[in-house]
Amino acid sequence: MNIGELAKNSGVNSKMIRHYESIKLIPKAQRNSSGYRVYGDKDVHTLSFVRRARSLGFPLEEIKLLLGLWKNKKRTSSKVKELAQKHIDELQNKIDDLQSMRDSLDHLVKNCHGDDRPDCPIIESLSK
Amino acid sequence: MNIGELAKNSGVNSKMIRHYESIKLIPKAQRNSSGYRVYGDKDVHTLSFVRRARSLGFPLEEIKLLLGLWKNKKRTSSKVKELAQKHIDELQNKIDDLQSMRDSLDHLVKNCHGDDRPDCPIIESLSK
DNA sequence: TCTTGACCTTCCAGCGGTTGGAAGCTTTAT
DNA sequence: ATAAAGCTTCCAACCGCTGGAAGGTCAAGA
Repeated sequence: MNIGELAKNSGVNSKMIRHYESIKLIPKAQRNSSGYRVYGDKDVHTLSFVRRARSLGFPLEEIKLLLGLWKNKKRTSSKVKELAQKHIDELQNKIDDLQSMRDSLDHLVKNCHGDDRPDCPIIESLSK
Repeated sequence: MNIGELAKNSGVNSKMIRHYESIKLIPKAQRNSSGYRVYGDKDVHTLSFVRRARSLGFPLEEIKLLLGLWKNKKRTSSKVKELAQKHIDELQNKIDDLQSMRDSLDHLVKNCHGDDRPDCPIIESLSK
């Protein structure tokens, strides 16, 4: 399987597959006689794993660890859980930050007439 | 006032002030005879405005627009409100994304024993 | 056989917002 | 006089991704 087919099968585009190889998230692919990368079914699984982990917001460095745990039959679920919980905490921190921004701005917007006049609590709040 | 003092007074560090100048968020500063940037009180206000807008999560491009509206006495509050509402919507979209990640992961973590055994719904979910 | 076009290769650059460092000049304080 | 603090510019990195340029390879159709 060439990189394009792997991309189709895994849901990770070719550009990113090459990138993931270059940062050593995934191992170097075999090459055929003309230098094309050649893949197998295992690679579809690996890339799909990466895609799903990304969709949960895991950063690539943590996905590296997750891949290691995935392949390690002697892993402990506590190690996985710990990693996931740490990520949940980071997600929550971001959520909190964004919500506090949204709430502040929401309050300002609700108090803004939104008419033809220049007076505006949003601008005033930024100027204060 | 030199850049360091402006940084102290505005809460935006020198590095960022120079950067904001380079991307034309703020106008080029005057220079004294030795090439140092020279600022006045107006600049403190401008940079503080930028800092507050950043703390509400506005991207620099939108802050550029906000600065324009701020300085424009003929602005309409509806224009400001529109900009702010658009940003709220973007914040909300990010919040929704992160919350859905957090919720999925939370569910997995709750079902993970977190013990010495390798079996783990988190890893399984990423592999499926 | 020749051409077209779809695929593959590497390399380089940018996005947004910030931070860090190097190397050199100026000002201030001792 | 000297040292430290502050200023200057330039270059690079972070994260995850996207785009393009310039070229090689392969399959199908005329």
